[in-house]
Amino acid sequence: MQHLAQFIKVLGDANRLAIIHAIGKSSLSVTEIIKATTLSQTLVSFHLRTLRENGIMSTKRDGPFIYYRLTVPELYDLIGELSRVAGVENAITKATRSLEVINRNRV
Amino acid sequence: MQHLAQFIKVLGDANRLAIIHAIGKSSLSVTEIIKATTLSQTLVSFHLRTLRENGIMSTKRDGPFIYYRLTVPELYDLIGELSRVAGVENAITKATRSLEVINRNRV
DNA sequence: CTATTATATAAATAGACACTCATATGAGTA
DNA sequence: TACTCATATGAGTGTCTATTTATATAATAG
Repeated sequence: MQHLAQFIKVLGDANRLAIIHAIGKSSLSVTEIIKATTLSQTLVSFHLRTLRENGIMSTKRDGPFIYYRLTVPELYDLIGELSRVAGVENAITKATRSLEVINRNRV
Repeated sequence: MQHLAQFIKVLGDANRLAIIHAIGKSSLSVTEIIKATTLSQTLVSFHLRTLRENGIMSTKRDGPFIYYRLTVPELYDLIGELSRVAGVENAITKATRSLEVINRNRV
């Protein structure tokens, strides 16, 4: 459980998700990632390390460039599905909150 | 992206995963969750609030008991798939580390 | 060998988060 | 109403994590 939690925790960061989204199922060099995300070089490098050390991303050097890609590309689809679920749950949450307000006012 | 990150972040905690795992696709009262996870009442309640407020869990009161369930039960399967991917990536990570050690020793 | 481009790392800091302890609320029952 | 069981909340604390600034390493071109 601990390992899965750690794995998911790494995915649960907006900037790391942005990086993953930029790369998709293909691969990008660090410079390309920086451009695509408009994050600072240091910050991108920092997050890439986290992704790498947790096995989420793999690297391949080509001359001066280092290309990053998802170790398991299907993870990209999984995140898409999570996004769907998150959207649904969000909608439900909001609707529920509205209902609670209504019920509260009902007294 | 921010919302998705928040949603995933909530999932990325060992105790919350334990709670989700205990409940599965059905539903449990808080007391049952406490027994199943062996976590303290306060801690379970604390995490349930987080899960609830992020729309991951929904509740239904039945007399003195409050039953918790996944708002979108398929999320349980998604976590299972994440677990699979995490396992694969972990295996690859370990293998890669071994290779790095070998290469380092090669000098 | 030097300069330049590409990428990584270290240290410092601020904010977030998990956890515990104490207490409160809510439902049912005698 | 008083009591008990079920669940939630608030405050305090220590730990983790994201971010920035400064600097280092690696590869290539000239």
